Amino acid sequence: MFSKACEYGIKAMIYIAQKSKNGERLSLKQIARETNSPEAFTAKVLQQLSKQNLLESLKGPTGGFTLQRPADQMNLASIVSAIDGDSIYMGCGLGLRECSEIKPCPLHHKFKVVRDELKDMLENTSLATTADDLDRGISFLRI
Amino acid sequence: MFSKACEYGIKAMIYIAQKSKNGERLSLKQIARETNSPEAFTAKVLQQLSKQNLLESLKGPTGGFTLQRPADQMNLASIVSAIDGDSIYMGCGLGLRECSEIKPCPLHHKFKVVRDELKDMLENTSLATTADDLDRGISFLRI
DNA sequence: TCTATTTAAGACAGTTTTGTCCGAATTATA
DNA sequence: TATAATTCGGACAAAACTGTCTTAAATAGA
Repeated sequence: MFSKACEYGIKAMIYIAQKSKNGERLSLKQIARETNSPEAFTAKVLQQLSKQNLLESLKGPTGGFTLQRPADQMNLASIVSAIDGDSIYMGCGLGLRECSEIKPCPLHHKFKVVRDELKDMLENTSLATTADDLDRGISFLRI
Repeated sequence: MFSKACEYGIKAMIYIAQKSKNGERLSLKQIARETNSPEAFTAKVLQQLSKQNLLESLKGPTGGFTLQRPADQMNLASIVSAIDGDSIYMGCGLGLRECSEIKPCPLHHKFKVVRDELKDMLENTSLATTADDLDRGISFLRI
């Protein structure tokens, strides 16, 4: 469904949202360790998220990453589209270039329903709620 | 969402369902051409579908492929799982190995809703209905 | 100013996916 | 039986994705 890069990115953002509620900076090392993600590869993903203005980064000692906006104003959809693009929201299920409402592929209408529900889910899930679930111990990032 | 192999496989199966209503055999060449898919790669996919008993193949002149069961008894889900496996139905959205109902990742419950809807859609869409839509000119395989 | 710590950037390597090619096996037909 | 058409199987190649390494740049603190 999502690329590995996207999985690491989502996990990192959720972790940062949980641990940096007051804007503290978290280091790559800590983020990668606590989300069970490969450090060097995660670094690339975090760079990407910084360039897309989802994260703010600072070099040097006490440097690290923090969310660029409050967690309740960031949703999962913006992370996914920053890393995987929006083909998951827009693309044809059969990979047809010109599939559309008026000239649909055989899956189009039924596929659109599922895709829209995925989109809604990602748009309506904020980092604040996922952080809250982690705090309450009803969900887990490292299993 | 689906791999390229799976996209080609679905398109091929839908095309065969439409064109081989009485068990006629269709050649790889024709299938690949009419679904806009690379011929050699599609050949691999059709081999896979034949081994999984979704297609019946015959070599030689007048040889080709035909559905192994009537189109109204074949759904999209069986094609997807034959090619991409069922990680799309079962796997964790964040790639966590041990994500489960009792120890869920932060996306688990919401993700499951979407995934189940996708599964239902694929299970309840038969090749007969897709072929019918093509016949009626309300959907298209080559765009 | 010097040092240690951290992210940034680019090159590189490994793996998987996608795609091609060719010879072998099978089969209908002349 | 010979030929042509077709799928099968394996090897191979190209591209995309995943992952690592190394050096540079920035920054806090001694």
